[in-house]
Amino acid sequence: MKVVHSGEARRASRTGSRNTGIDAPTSPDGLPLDTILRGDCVAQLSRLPARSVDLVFADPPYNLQLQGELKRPDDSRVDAVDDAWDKFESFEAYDAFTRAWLLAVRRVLKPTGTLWVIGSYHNIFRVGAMLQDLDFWILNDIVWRKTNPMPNFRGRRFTNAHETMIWAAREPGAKGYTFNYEALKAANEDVQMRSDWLFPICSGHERLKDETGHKVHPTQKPEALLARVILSASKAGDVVLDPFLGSGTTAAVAKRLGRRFIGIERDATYADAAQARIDAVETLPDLALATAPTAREAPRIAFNALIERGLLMPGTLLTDAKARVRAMVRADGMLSLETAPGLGQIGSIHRAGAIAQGLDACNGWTYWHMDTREGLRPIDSLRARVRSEMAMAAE
Amino acid sequence: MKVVHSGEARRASRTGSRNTGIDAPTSPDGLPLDTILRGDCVAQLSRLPARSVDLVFADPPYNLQLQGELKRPDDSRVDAVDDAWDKFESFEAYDAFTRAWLLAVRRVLKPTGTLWVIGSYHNIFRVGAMLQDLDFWILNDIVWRKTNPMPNFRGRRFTNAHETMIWAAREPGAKGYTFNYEALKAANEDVQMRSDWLFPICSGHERLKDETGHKVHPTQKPEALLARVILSASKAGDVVLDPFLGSGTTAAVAKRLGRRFIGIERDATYADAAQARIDAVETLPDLALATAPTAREAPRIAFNALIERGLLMPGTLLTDAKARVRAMVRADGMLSLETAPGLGQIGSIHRAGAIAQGLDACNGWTYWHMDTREGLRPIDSLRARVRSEMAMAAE
DNA sequence: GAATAGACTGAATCAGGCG
DNA sequence: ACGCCTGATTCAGTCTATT
Repeated sequence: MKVVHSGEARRASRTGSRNTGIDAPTSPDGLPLDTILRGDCVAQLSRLPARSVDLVFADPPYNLQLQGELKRPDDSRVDAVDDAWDKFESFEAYDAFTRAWLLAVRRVLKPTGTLWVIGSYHNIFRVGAMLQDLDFWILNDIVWRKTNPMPNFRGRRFTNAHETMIWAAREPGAKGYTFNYEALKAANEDVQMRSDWLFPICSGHERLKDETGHKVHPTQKPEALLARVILSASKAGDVVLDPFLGSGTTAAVAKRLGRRFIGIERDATYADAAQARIDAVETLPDLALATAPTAREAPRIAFNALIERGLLMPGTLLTDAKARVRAMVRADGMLSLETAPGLGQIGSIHRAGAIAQGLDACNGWTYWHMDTREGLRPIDSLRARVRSEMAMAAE
Repeated sequence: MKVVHSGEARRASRTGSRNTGIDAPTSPDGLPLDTILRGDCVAQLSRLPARSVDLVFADPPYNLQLQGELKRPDDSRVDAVDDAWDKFESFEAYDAFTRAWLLAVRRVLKPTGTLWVIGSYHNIFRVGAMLQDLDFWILNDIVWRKTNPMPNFRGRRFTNAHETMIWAAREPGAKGYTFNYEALKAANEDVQMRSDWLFPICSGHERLKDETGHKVHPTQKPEALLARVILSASKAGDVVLDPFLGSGTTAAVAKRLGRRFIGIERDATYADAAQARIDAVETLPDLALATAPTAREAPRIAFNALIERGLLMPGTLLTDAKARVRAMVRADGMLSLETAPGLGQIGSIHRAGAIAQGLDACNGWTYWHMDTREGLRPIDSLRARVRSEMAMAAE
């Protein structure tokens, strides 16, 4: 297992050598793709080119404050998170840490990139407030509901059965971030994906164990959780970065889903385990990864194109679905309303539809219909024909 | 309808007169019990005796800061929360407001008292961080999952389907707070009550309307939510205070459940409506007070769950029962048709099944089959497996 | 009166390309 | 940067009007 140290990683990238056993060419802007960078995440992030990463997933230390050992009712000790990396002197220290890595992440994010952070009530409120203070723009908070959480042993609180993720854009007003709405909806019984997700915790075969059978990492996240995050907010080929890679779940899932990854981890044991894990992952075939051409991304067709291609003749009468409103197709691609309200007014299919309904806006492609042998059909069916003809021609 | 103004309330309490139609004696320490105090909550809280309240439920302004108008796909306007009381100049102003009311609440809380605050991602992170800064001690964060949230109309985010509550003790190491563990567990099919709760939003008869049929308050909370809070963290006869009473849900439920209430509200319209509502509430007989609402849900399984749980691998070929039609499972949970009609088209299991058959609709669960050692089996059998696993997890 | 269709509603930080 | 135009987008439920 070859693991690249930070300085070496940069050199290796520049020369285009293989870092992880798969082909890992350096991107034009010098990103060390498909690599684990070892060291402090702020230091490593500051060496990466600015505006180069599409998606960041961060699972920072939780700042847990257990007041001593936690015991089960049978007096056995719970193997809680008490590692040194999870200790902070104070909230101030934790905030300073959070501020530093968030700023470093903001620098490497593309303007269209987004950030996910996962946490529990111990730290997520501080992270969320800092995100807002630093002018990130929260898009959603997502609740990971655990099917099998650890019970509350003392019976003094509710079973802590969830963790919270914050999904944020780089800044207010950020446009063009990736959100695969249609795919998520199609995969969810054709209703919108909600902000509450249900997954089991990571256990069984998926949970990394060392030679002695102990878990390698105390907070290994389930791959299913990362898969939904990555499929939601990135495209195949995008660069996914995890500044607290830990056991490598983000990188392993990113690789499997055909994304490029950059992981940062300062603990050698974790980095070694993550590298071995990533090396064993195979990327799914392209066909299984292809993104559906969404309606939003489909090529734009001008109404004019229907006329130019002879699918619609000037002078044709269009109507609404109930054939109450009428409008005539003009040679210049505008419609002329022939019924009130708006009688005699001229506008695009969208404007004319809006005027006819007394609305501010209207999708003329679905509003206007034409008479065919099979009855009234929306002109959108003609647009679909043009689109498929164009696709054929492009082959 | 008699409504007591702040000064009058104090006098009335001292003389033991009735304020709300039920017997409202002044407590030995001079608390104006079962009363709505009108005015700013910080000012009103500062007049109450210290260390006198058992439970505080607070629904502060969320600081939504909406950007513009939002319309539904049918072009109707969403009646958003744009009230003046929800507007703050900046995060700093919101933090100062939060700090002031939290400190005022801390003073009136008994050492054994606890505080609940509800919010959304717009404000809850700031509230949570401030709670920690002020040395409250977070016991749980609770997620209210809405059965019927407003959808995301633009398809640019996940449906915002939950709100978050923080449950906190007065200070670290606080002992003796009320948590009715056994009652909650008994009411929850004998499993511990979890941190994710499922309730519908407040609508129908429960939603207060004015004479013109408009909602009295834009953010009225459901009584079921408050009932679980109050039953969880207070005993009969305890004093429950709400510094942002609004439409009075906290007080109405507290009265029904045999608790004493103090509400603070600065808007006269809200206070009037709350008073009338509270007056109409009858306290339940003692015997009925022991029961809590139960939570049981029939799990709805998305096709995605099969992939996420590793029961179905991306790239797998599915067929119809006669193995004539073929489709490939994609990583994002959609199917890609590999046979005509619809060759190359992509959709959910239901859409793809419909396209393949030339129908408007199709139940993909029973239409699509997978090859197993026992021959073709409908994917519905996998769904059954996920359901039973989830049922096991819930036991 | 019963059944059905259609209107209405809910704490929402809800677009993107081109000129 | 700003403005204009195209054109994509909703779930669970209650209430009202109509058949």
